[in-house]
Amino acid sequence: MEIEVKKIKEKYIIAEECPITIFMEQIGGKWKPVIIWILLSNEVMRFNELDKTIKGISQKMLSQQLKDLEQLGVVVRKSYPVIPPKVEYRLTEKGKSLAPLLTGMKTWVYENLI
Amino acid sequence: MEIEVKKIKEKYIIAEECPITIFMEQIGGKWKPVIIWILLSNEVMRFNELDKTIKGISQKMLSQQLKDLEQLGVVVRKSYPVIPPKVEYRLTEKGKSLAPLLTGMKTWVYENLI
DNA sequence: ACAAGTACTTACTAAATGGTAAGTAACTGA
DNA sequence: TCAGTTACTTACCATTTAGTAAGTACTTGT
Repeated sequence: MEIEVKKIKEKYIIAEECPITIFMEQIGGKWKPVIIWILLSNEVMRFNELDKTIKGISQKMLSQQLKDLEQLGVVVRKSYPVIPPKVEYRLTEKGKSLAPLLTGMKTWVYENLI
Repeated sequence: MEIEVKKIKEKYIIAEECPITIFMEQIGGKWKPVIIWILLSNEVMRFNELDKTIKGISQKMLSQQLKDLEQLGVVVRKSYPVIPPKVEYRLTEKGKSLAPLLTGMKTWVYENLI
């Protein structure tokens, strides 16, 4: 990833430094916001529950996105050494702090698109 | 686009009806939020100004995204019949109403990622 | 006559993203 | 013995998204 020179006089915005771009890179995309949205209304959820709740997501995508969110510090994963496996997911404080943003999106959609 | 059956008891969320998904489909992606973000701080901008301001975007992407945003009712385009061409872009009220969301994203990034 | 300027479009290519289906591990209950 | 359960991973393929480069239109200034 190349770092580019900032040219303030010409009002250049360096994509890598633009907070909106960073936000979108981290929690944008097709599935991450939905996963967070669901975990906001369900304190704890198991893998299969998330899978069933989020219509259309595949197991591959779900585990990949959960891994990303865990790394980001938005979600915590707790696995129990039992058979069959049991793994719980919940939001961290960082994750919960996204609530106003997501409800803001919902409100905006209801007021402007539907 | 197929419409799926809603299963409330099983807590299914139909992606097409999830407001967060709708939001992301409409104003998510790599460029749209940045374009809006810049138009929030610059009332009126010409095509070339946007192109120079948003580092890394190509003219193709810029005109495509502006077209999408115009269709969405977030941006208005005003073109003057002069040569060389002059076209101005600005946010509509709908577009301006995204301000709190975008500043929220910025704040979240500063507080949680940087 | 010709380059410059502006706001694009087109054609082609590359990369990122997402989907499908199958496989895996280990134990339980029938 | 054998299907069922859960939380995944892997391999492969399709689709979407984005990037590059060139072209276009029309007029002004040199």
